[in-house]
Amino acid sequence: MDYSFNEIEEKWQKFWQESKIFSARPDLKKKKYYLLEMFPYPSGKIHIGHVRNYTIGDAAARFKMLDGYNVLHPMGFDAFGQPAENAAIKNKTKPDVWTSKCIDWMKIELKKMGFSYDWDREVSTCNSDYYKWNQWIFLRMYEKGLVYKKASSVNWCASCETTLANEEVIDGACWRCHTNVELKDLEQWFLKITEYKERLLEDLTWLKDWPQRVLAMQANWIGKSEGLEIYFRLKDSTQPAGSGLASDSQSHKPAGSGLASSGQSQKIIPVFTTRPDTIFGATYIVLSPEHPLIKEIIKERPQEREVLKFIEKVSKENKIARLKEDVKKEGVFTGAYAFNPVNNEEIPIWVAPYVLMEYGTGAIMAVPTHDQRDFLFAREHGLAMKIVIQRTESGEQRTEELTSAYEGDGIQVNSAQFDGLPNQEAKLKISQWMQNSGIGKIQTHWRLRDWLISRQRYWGTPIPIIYCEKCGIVPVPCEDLPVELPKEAPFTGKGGSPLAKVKEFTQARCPKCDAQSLRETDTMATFFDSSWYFLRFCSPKFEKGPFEAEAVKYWMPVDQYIGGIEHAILHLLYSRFFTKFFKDMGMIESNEPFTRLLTQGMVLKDGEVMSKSRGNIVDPDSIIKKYGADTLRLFILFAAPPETELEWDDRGIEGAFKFLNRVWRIQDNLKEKASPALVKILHKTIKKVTEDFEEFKFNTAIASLMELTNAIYLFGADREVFSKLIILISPITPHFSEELWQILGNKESIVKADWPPSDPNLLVEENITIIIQVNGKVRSKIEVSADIEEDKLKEIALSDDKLKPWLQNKPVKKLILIPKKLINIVV
RNA sequence: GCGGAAGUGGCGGAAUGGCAGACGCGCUAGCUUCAGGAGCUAGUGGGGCAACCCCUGAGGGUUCAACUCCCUCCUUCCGCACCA
Repeated sequence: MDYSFNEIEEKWQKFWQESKIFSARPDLKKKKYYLLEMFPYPSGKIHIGHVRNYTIGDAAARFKMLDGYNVLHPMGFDAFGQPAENAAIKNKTKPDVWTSKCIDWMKIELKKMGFSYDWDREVSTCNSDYYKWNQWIFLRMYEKGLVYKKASSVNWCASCETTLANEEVIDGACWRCHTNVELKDLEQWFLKITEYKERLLEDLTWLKDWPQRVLAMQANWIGKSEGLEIYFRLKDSTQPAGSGLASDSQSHKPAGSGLASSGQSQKIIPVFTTRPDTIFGATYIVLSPEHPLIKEIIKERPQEREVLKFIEKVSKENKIARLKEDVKKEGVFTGAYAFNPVNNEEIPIWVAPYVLMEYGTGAIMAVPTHDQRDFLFAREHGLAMKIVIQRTESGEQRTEELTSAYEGDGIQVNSAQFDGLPNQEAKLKISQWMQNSGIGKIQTHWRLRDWLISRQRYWGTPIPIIYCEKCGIVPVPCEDLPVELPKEAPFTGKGGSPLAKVKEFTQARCPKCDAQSLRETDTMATFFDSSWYFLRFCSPKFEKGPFEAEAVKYWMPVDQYIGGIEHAILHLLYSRFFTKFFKDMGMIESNEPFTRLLTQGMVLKDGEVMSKSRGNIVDPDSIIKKYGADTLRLFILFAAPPETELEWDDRGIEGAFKFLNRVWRIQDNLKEKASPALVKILHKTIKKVTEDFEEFKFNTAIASLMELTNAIYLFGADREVFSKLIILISPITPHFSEELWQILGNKESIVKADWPPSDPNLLVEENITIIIQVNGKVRSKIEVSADIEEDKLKEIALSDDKLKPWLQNKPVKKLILIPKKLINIVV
């Protein structure tokens, strides 16, 4: 008979809920442990990915509880967002009704898994007692100058009819619907995340317990590159230089350059480089086709028409086409020349799409000998090359012999007074020298852009701003919060600001002058909501602010955060930004929100990601029905380590179920007293399982629990041994363990049990097996007492009969003895 | 191209310098059962009758000893990307 998981699971779920056993309270006498799993979007059904994420978290949380920690393990719902609007239209209901229904279903499913959440702390971001604080935070940021509105070219998804943050554009397409993103000029709200770029980058080194790849992805995204902006003077064109520096665009004006007053040709082309050490090898300049100076420098030149045609052609190509290999070498000569500021050589100016307007200054100095892209371009168009860095290991090279650019380190040559210096040193010296001479400026470029947060959607937090004809942009005073989202709006699933069509919403009085005014009708990106929910969990019902200082002081930072790798950039970067902002406001002490991060791997079926279109979805609910939640939990933790991908296997589930039944049946055959051999195995298992749990190695912890079970079948367990096994497995299979715990006569929940310590005396072996190798190959094993003397052991080993064929007539050259492990005889 | 992770039986995986393949799935045999897609026990990397030999993506190195450390290369997955 299989154990009756249905009955048992329901019984204990009810008990946990009614006893509020997982309610967390600050307690200064205990060590706190804040364990958090990324909260879900309430789609209505939990999928296998949720199950894996939350099972890993739950096993860890329950282990920490037993191990004596005061554990905070909350759950909530990231409830705003576009799918609710689409679903509401499809099902002819309202987003709030649909969302709360989904939350209800989802909670039922989460409870069926037996997760140890403190449900009293549940938050949903779509409730006004939550999003009120979104608005409050927005206003605080506004006061600090971290929120601004700007007309700019923004990413626009025509299908969703809304704007997107840079982080939401994946391969030039909308992250949600994969429609190609277009650029649109709009007035939008931005958060100045760039204000924090240095700290967001530097503090990554502080996050020692984050996966390397997440740190790398964040660093990559912030994209710091240090270098030099160099000013190239344009050679006088045939026409009189009518336009001076004043006509140049603001951003390209060389700040502090003494050249502006020199009276000759004033036109300056700034370029950005990370390799100032190669400046003497710059043999041409390339402008991006979008560069604003092009039209001026080609005016009335023979090349004018050709260049314009080229630009026209390039502008029609999309970004992806521009990256194609054969397009890479395309380019056209402008007819104009500039002077290399370090040696006054005349170098030609080209236009090519391999230079991007978005990065640096939109112009580069090309050094074909030391940059592979420049090399390919120069070879294609027959442009000059000049070696300025000599490889140290090989002799002198000639430019004609080059088959590729040399991008490594070496010694400066053809570089005037810098000849003979190692290039890394020259890099610094040249930068300094050029900066002092006013022909360069040491600069740092960043990839990170400010965060666009306006969305033209209904189901989100209204941005708390009022537009008054007289006073302009006026923030809503805090006492007027929340700006409630109206219950109804004519949303279509498309954008076009549904709120703009709700008169009762748009009409407002100016807080300053009381004049009839209009409300902002954009809502906030939902990533705003999830950037601080971990703080709200510390005091979810606090009414005087987004969170209570004392509660946050006790619980923060999150000791262990668990979630999917897909949030490696967006959510984690934004949360780090918010945390730093709150710290600067003096509201919290932590500088970083998440001390440890675990990114769990995906669940695959037949080697592929589960998806509706592939039709390979495993529905957690049907597994629970067939085997129970404990079996599902056990399988998911056993099948693979948490960080790696997990291959779903129906037979594996069966195996997990079989194991639980095997443990269940132990109760029928308990002995009066277990053998010392079994007790020893138990204590070894305790040690191993404890260590494994601490490192989230659940798969090997389970393996050693299976070994213990196998040993029990061999030797027969007593109540003591069986009880300990039940506690050890309880973080993984909580219902099952509660039931057996009760059957064993315990009155209190197993949640309140103590994690068993392993007795060091029982871990000591009296007899140990020593491996004997000859020339590194295992030839024999001997069993000896653990405290045997080394000489005696050597003697026994050398006289071992099994070794005779290997030792015959050969002198022993060397003998390696590793205490308690092995002997290696070298002959 | 840059950055990150990985490559071990038929499969999921274990071992972080010291017995390669723990544990499980699958498979094989036996026992048990009226019967079983249940349970129990044993076996199960490859070659060889055997003694033995071979085996952790490939090749080299360090070491008494290498899945593990170092070098070169290959492959796969993920992120970024003509980022100057």
